[in-house]
Amino acid sequence: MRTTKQKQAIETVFLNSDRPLSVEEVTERARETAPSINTATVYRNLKTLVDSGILTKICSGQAGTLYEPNHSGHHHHFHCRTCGKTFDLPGCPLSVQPKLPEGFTADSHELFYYGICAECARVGVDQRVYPE
Amino acid sequence: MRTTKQKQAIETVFLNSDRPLSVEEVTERARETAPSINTATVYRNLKTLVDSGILTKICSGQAGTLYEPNHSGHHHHFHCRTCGKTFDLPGCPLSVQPKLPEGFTADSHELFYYGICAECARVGVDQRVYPE
DNA sequence: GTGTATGCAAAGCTTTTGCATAGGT
DNA sequence: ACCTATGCAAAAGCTTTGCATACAC
Repeated sequence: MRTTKQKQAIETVFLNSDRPLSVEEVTERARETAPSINTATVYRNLKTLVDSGILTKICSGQAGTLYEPNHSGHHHHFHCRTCGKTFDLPGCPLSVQPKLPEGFTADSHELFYYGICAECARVGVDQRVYPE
Repeated sequence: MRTTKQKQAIETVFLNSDRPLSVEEVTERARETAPSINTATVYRNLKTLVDSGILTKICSGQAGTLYEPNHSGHHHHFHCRTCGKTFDLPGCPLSVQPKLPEGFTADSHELFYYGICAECARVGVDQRVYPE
C-alpha cells in the first residue's frame, strides 16, 4: 500500500472532522490538499479504508451515505433536518440483548435520531432546508 | 385520482404482505395482477402513496430502500443478513425523550436490528447470503 | 370527449470499472 | 525499473422525467 498525496488528503479530512461526512464533502475537503483528486479515487480509497477497518460506512434514509472513523466505539447518530448535517451521539440507549421475536438473533443495530441541532435551533432558520 | 389496474395491483401487494418490500419485490408481485406494469409506474405510484400517507419509505445501509403500509403504528425493523428480508418488530425500546446534547431536539428516530431471523436460524443455511 | 395515468425511452445521480500512465518505492 | 494508485471515460445500478397515447371517467 503506497503513500500518495490523495490518500493522505483523505485521511487528513477525517482527522479534522468531528462528524460523519458524505462522499461529496470528503472530495471537496480533500481537494484543498490534493486539488486534482478524482471522485473514483475517493471512492476507491473510502472502500479500502472501510475494508481495513479504519472507516465505517453509515447510511439512513434521510442522511444518505456517510463515512466516519471507526475508533469512536459504539454510538449512534443525529441528523438535523434543517442544516442536513449528521452528528455523533455518545453512548447507546439500548440494551445489548433486545426483546426480539422467538428465534431471532441480533448481532448489531443502527439508530438514527432526526430533528433540529443546537446551532439551527439557536439561529432559528426554521425555513431553511439544508446547508447555506 | 383515477382507479387503474396498476394502482390496484400495487395496493393489493401491500395488503398481502406482512413485511416491508423493495421496489423490485413490489414490481414482481404487481405483475401477477397487472403483467404490463412498468418500473416507472411503480415508482410514480409508490411516491404518490407515500405523499398521501398510505405508505412509508424506510431505508438502511444494509436493507436498502423499502416500502410498507403506514397504518402499523410506531415500530422498528429487523434485517436478516442471511435471507435479506426485513421484518417488522412490534413496539419500541426507546424513551420518547432521549438524552441528547444540549440544544438538540429529536422528533423521530429510526432503528434497525441486524442478525439472523428465526427461519434462517432453524434451517441453518449460515453460508447463504440472500434469497434462494 | 377530456384529461390523467401509463409505457417506453432517455436522462440524472451515485457508484463502479477498464485502461493507459503518472508516480511511489 | 517495477508495479500500484490515479485520472479519465465509460458503464452499471437505481430513480426520475418527457412525451405520445391508452384508458378511466
